[in-house]
Amino acid sequence: MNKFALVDCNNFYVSCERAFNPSLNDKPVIVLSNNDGCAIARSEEAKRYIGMGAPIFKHMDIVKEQNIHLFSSNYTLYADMSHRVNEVLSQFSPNIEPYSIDESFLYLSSNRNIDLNQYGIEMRNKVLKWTGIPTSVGIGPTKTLAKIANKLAKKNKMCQGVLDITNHARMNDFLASVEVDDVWGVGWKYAKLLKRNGINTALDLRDANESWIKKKMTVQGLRTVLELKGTPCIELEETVQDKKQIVNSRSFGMDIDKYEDLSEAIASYACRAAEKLREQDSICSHISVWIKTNGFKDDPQYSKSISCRFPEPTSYTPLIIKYSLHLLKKIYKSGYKYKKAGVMLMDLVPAENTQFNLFIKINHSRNKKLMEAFDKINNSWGSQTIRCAASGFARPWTMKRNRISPMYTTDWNDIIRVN
DNA sequence: TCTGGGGTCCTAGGACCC
DNA sequence: TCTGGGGTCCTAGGACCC
Repeated sequence: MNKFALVDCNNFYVSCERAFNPSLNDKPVIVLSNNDGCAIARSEEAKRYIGMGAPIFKHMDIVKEQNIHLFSSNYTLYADMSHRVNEVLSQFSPNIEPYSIDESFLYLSSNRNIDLNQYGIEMRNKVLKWTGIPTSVGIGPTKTLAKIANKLAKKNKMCQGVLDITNHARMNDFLASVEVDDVWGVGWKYAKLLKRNGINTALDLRDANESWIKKKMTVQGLRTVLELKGTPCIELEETVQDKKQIVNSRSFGMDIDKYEDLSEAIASYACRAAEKLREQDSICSHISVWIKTNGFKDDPQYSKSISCRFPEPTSYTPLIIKYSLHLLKKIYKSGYKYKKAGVMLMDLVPAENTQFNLFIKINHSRNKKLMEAFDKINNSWGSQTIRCAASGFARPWTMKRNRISPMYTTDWNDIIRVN
């Protein structure tokens, strides 16, 4: 019998802030998206006041009234804490798949004759003790069922944050208590379709007609149904796959209309995307650039994207910047207030597969050495220690992060002092 | 003043080939 | 110029995830 565990960190970003600032315990806390825009993580105390994804500026009166503590997102801290949680979890199973920054799947071998509920509680306690992060653990015969078990474990205070539903006598009751929208793989569009056809719960979906599901929801929907029945269709992915595309995009901290500002932003996004490309030892042959105005405003709207191929696959930052600015020039129109822009690198292949173009004279070994030096400096001295002049100096357009917490675990200057 | 960012997979349809 | 079957490749768009 297969057994999967899904370990999910509770209100992860808020828990990271609390781990280093215990005075936030039992208080309402919210972590905001980039640009301090939306609420993307909420403590239990804050959930009743502010919805998920709510734009915070619309709710500042409640924030003040309830004394809600707000934080800008501090991804440096959260990514580091995520690694620590996974390090502890990997002591409990060699087969682990970090699924997102706050969730991991574990494969639990079936022949071990142990009480998995108890095992889950040990897991949870150790992660809490060693990292300060509270988690919930769901266990089931497939990933989809482990997800459901996790949801139920969170909801039900009786089970101490851990629930194993494998071969459970109450399986049907459990599935009937989960809305079909809450099933992993069912988004709001499919949920609407399913409900129109009388499929309201996870139990209804499990027992739905398979060929109808396949017709309406493609093979992915069918996989979900089979997983609900206990047949694993979605494997554990233990090795990190190379990305097939790399995106870097941001909203600006302010509206910008000047081409110069826009080109600084595009150049710095292109620069960062190229760094990510080299981190996985890939090169790309296709690039796309887009810009858009603020759709929430009544101002005249403009949004455009454009792409092109490189003469030969590359990961050379100056070239990628050059092409991104060339594309920007083609789609930029003056007279608009731009709010967001992005760069995407596509058609990624491993760098060793390079097919150089016979007719282009480029000093590849020189470029490679330059990029290696560039990355090495930024890796050892901090990102952006050296950067391309095209990405600007004053950079008035960078995102707002007015409520950022210290980099407690990754910066010597921010390390906690014990008196 | 203020509304996130970064990904994946699948299918349909068009262009092109023989 | 049109007829038909069978196939591949590419792109756009829609769905999903966190």
